[in-house]
Amino acid sequence: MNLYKFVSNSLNKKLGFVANLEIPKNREFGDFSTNAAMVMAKSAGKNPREFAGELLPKISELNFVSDASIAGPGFINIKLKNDFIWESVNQKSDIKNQNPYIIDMDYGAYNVAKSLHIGHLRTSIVGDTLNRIAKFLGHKTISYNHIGDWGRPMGLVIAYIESLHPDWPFFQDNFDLKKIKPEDYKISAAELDNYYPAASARGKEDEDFLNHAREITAKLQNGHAGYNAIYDIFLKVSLDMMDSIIKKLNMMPFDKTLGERNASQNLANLEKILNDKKLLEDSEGAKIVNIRRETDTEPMPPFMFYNSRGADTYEATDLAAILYRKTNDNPDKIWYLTDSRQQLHFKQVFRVAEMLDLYPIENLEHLYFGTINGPGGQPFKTRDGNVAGLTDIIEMVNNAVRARITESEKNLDDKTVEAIALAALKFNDLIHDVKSDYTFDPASVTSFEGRTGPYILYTAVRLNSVLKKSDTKIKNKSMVDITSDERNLLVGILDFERTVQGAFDNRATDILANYAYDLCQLINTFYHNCPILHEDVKADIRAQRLYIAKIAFNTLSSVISLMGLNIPDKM
RNA sequence: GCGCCCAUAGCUCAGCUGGAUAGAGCAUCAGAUUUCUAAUCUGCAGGUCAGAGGUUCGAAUCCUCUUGGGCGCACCA
Repeated sequence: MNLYKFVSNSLNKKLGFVANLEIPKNREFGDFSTNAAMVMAKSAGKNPREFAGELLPKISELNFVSDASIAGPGFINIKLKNDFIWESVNQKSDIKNQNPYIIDMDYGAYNVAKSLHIGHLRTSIVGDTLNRIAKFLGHKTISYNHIGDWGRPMGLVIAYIESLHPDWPFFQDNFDLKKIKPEDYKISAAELDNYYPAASARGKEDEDFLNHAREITAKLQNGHAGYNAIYDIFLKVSLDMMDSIIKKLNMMPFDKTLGERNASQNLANLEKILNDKKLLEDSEGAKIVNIRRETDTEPMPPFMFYNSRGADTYEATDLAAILYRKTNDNPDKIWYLTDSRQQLHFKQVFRVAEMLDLYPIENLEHLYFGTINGPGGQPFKTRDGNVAGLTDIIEMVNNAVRARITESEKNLDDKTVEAIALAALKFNDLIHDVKSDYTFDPASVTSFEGRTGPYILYTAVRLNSVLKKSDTKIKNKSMVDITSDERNLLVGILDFERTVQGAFDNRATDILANYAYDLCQLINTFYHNCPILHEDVKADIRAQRLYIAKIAFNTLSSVISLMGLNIPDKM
């Protein structure tokens, strides 16, 4: 059950007004506290401590309160009965939302023909965890990998392939898809990986090449058979690479992988809607929507639908995607996870979506996050100076885990190594405030001590090991005698549902990750101070502790699973 | 120029309800294993919450200004 919610509701009902309920930072003050007396003293014309004295008897009457007292300037501290805590642990969950939302979640946004780099880490990991949290609370989510698959990079890559294989049929005037076997023209993932950087570099120094790429982009978008055929070949290679990363990161598969290419099919339709509403204007050869408002104090450039060369824009395809989602999913909300540099872009798109009565702006949320920097404060780079690739980073952490295992003379299989490494990588991302930039420090990500993913997994593994060794059937018996370590752990467990709800409400995975760490600290203290299977532990105490260990493990497992991690058998 | 974000311990970060003595981890130092996994636990030390003013019974948190940093401001996605 959600202990906070229960206590808060009971307290409000008893007092007849909504009292602010807090969990004191210093736990010696009690399980909960309220500053209601201080908040209300002024309007009541009373001294806070005196007013608190009037509220105190009512609070003490609540049947789950063992002690309530006035402290400091007028806080009322509340301590719960041990029996109540013990029984609460068995109360059924009320976490499923009775009025669930349909939420379209747009994260990932991988690019065709460009390998994933560190910039894709947050959108993937945070997006996946928010998706899991939303589902856990009973909401219906539809995840979209809105892939970058239709712009100039495609033209550049095709132009580059043409320069390598000018004799391939895709580039001949008489190209006929029926006369070739696409499987004869192989492009490996490793080759494709090099094409875009090479093409991009060449485009910068070779104007003719760039113009040719632009021409190819336009022709590709207009249905040129040869370009579309070669595109389909490397699109497949790219989609396979994306799938492999999604599996490596233990993400849920995307419900839909539809990008700009798909959205662009809606553009003619969208253009008609914009024209019907008389929103589209010509400006310097481009077609735009003026979204500026009188009240704007910030720069608000127009929303560009077609650029002056007639090409589809980023804004146009994102707006078309909203139309697509409205038509196909009719979600209550659409969430976008991208980095903070795209705030203005989404503000523009959302304004036009509102002008078209697709969605009010409050139902379109841009959950932006900061950039990941290297230890120098600069964007994180590999040794060769390139933006670090995601596979390289995963490999780096894998190697560090292997080194650690060798050092401690353990023997763990590859699957376990990968699970531990993934925990290190993902937990490090989840625990940072989503909106802030953060420093990706390889030394600390691969240290595995303290507040890290491996610590979380280790706690679960060790606890589970005790549960597995126990040959008695674990049941909830009556409470015998409870130590403060056991009590603290139970109270921590009872904060789980509030935490998940809070993480959802704030769209903040760090709330969940910090809870995971706090819970593990409580578990480890309990584990250390409260022996379970030792011979000198009395049977009834053992039964009680086994039960606590079991529900602690269950709760921790839920948290670990929400973070998209797996618990190894041993480590 | 206009706008958004940020500044907390040596380092990396919490403090997302304005509350009580500002908390963790790492690093340093001192301890704990005949004991269910030491990737653990316990303890010491470490602070002008960038600076100044204001609101409040109470400010790291809200407001104003200053300083320093990051990012964005139509044809790249």
